[in-house]
Amino acid sequence: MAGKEGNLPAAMRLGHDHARCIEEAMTLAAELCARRGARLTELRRAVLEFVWQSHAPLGAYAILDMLSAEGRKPMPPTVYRALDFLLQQKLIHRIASLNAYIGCIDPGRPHSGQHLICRLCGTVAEVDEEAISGAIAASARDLQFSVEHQTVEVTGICVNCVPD
Amino acid sequence: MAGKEGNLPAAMRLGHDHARCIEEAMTLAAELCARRGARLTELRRAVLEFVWQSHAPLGAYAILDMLSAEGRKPMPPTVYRALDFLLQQKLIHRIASLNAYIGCIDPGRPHSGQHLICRLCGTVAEVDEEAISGAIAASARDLQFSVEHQTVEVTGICVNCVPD
DNA sequence: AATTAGTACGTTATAATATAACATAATCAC
DNA sequence: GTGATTATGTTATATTATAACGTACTAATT
Ligand SMILES: [Zn+2]
Ligand SMILES: [Zn+2]
Ligand SMILES: [Zn+2]
Ligand SMILES: [Zn+2]
Repeated sequence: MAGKEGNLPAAMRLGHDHARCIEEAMTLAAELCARRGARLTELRRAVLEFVWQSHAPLGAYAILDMLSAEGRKPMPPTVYRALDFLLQQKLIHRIASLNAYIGCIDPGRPHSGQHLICRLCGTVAEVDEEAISGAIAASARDLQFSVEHQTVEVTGICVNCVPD
Repeated sequence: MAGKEGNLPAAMRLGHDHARCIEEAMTLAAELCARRGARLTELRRAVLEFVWQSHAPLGAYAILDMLSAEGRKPMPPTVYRALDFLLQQKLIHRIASLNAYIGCIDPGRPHSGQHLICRLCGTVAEVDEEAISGAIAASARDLQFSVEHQTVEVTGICVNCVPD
């Protein structure tokens, strides 16, 4: 039978090849922006790459500090504008309960993802469960509520942070 | 057949008796706190009543202004402490995507509610759909993720704000 | 009633997150 | 190349939230 990491999202597989996560995300971002005629400038690229440095979401001011350490000395609006661009292109998601930003695992396909947030290690895994988004859509339909956006943030302890 | 307001939550029924919403919420809060040995002080009572003034969530600084207009001149920590108490007692919920606070419609019963947020009128309706919370719980179980809290915030247009 | 422990509130200062407004520079369309 | 558009730089400020410490109130104990 499969081990406990069998079907987990990459974010929750400890030994996964994260360099590949980053590379794939950056390549896909470039492709999508090119296809859409959106300009993935050097600054925006750098911000996206910082966001992808780990599977824990990054705050705007943490990004600011990382850019500063790189030699650029941007001010907050610069960072927030880059984040706004990446949000519009759906290359990142904002985690409202953390005021922080994380890379989208499937920016090429429209989806309403759900985020599982580990309170201990900070890892956030994005999943896209039709059962969840469908249940929300059905409930909204009952109430004649026209849905524009679903935010689902689940806080708890991930498999790597609980005793077996 | 029932009208469009047939089974809607109170928040979305335009003509509902909101004075009764407030009264019931305050009465229940007093009962619950008494039962729990928690002190619903005059300040906490006032904050809870302000939060219940409408079905649109209220920011901490709006509450601060309302308390100021009443003659008290509290500073931010005072308001945040009252909000923390009300959150601990589960008399209110925090709406993360709005940085604002709203009364819980069923504080006596443990639940993980979902919030429908109308982008136009600001109304927030709390529902508790087992289909949603169950789908989230099931998905988390698959990932061996131990859930502590679910945040579900659905943004869109409520029935009173869409053309028929 | 005085003592004491615990809780709630007051007060000052500051942290953390985010945006408004306007100037300059880079890029694109023609 | 010229002008329009888009992106970034820059200054200032708004908004949300908390740290730290002091005082006052409450409740139980003697
Ligand atoms: Zn990875
Ligand atoms: Zn996504
Ligand atoms: Zn009401
Ligand atoms: Zn509730």
